[in-house]
Amino acid sequence: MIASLRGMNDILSEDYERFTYFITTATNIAQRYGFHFIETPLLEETTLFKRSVGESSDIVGKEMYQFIDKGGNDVCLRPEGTAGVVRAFIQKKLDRAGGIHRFFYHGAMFRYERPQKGRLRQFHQFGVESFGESSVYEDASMIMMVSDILKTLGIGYRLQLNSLGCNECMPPYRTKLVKFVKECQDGICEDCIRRVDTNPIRVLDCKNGSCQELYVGAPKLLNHLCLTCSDDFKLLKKILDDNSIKYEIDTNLVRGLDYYSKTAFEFVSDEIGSQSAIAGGGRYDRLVEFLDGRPTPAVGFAMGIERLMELIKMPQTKKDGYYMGAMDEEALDFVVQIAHKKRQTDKVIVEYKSKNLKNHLKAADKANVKYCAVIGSNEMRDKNIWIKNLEDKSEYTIPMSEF
RNA sequence: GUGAGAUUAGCUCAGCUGGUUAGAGCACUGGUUUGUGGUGCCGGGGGUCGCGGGUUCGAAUCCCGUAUCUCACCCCA
Repeated sequence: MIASLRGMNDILSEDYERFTYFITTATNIAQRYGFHFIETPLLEETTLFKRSVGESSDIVGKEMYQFIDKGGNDVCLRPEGTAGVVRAFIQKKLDRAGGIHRFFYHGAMFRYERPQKGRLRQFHQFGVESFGESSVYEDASMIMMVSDILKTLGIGYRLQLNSLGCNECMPPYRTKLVKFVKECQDGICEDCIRRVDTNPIRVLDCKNGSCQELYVGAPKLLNHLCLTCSDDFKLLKKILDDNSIKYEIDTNLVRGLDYYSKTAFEFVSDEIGSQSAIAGGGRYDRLVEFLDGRPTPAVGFAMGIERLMELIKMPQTKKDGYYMGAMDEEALDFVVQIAHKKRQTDKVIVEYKSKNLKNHLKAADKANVKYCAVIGSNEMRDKNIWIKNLEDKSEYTIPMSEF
């Protein structure tokens, strides 16, 4: 037997129903916020991710499905969605067009990781990206959108919030932090020693308890924001308060991707184990420029669909459609013809084996349909069809032509 | 990439310290004497016990390897 590759799953049956229910719900809400669908390729030039996600990140450093294609191009399967959307935005010259452009997407992402619950090698994200709007109201709208989606799906969450500062205030803060960390270098873990050089802000995020103890007195980013960043963060909190969205300030919340600045947020669930981040996002005002576009403010988020799957509370499904069968072999051809006609408007499941009425009703139950329609010798003779409503148990016989 | 635990029928799992044709429930399928279901009754099919080696007279059971899954680390959605 040939099995699927490690960490790559098939989605079918009930899972697929949940999956599409999520996509439909999220799509509707994104459209209500004025976002438009965008589809970008699964395969991109490797450089795109090196420059956007950042070479210091694990995603780019060791988790990409990267290879040389037959034309000698260095390519890789997308490990996340933002880079491709930004690339498309610039390639279509929308950065030069000006104005505001809002996109949403969903699709497969690939990361060569060790799989566990909520972490696959091929997984799916739903995300949105907004370009051209620097107002913090847009940041707040993003958070409200995630909140709307999760609420509609019946998913509980905690929202964590931080500001990563901008070009003005982040570099001086980083210098200060590096100095602090280097002073307590003896006690920190290997990862942190490496991080000080590659991406110092990430040490705050370290899961190592002894490191965290040492960092208790570390300078806090929130205390070093410039006036603009600080005011924006205050306004963001006010907007969320005004809209009854609860949040926690987490000064150690650092988005894993290099391109974030200012607003950073993460939605976490306490019900799905250690892979608890179900949505994350923030502002990335410099990314368009990094990728050779005109400086354009931008903000976005992504949700991990697989992590949401088991949390989604599905609406109750009602019995729907018809089951049709014949009680005599000769009646089957009538059944097929009538079913074909009925299928122009309704769901119809046809049983090809002739059975007695009892067995047809049993089968109709299993098919979870609302009506059981059967043709036997009586019906054939009179050109009728016998129908039973399986919910209210009413039954009637009507001419085939009126079915 | 690191550590731990799993892997027996389509699914959920029994199978004691190695001993004759590997079991249950659910699911599937047929019948219940020929037109009334979801919840009756009787029957049936389906497993080289993840895969590959080894120990043994004998392995689902012990040992080694390998694959996959799960949990944690790491990372992140």
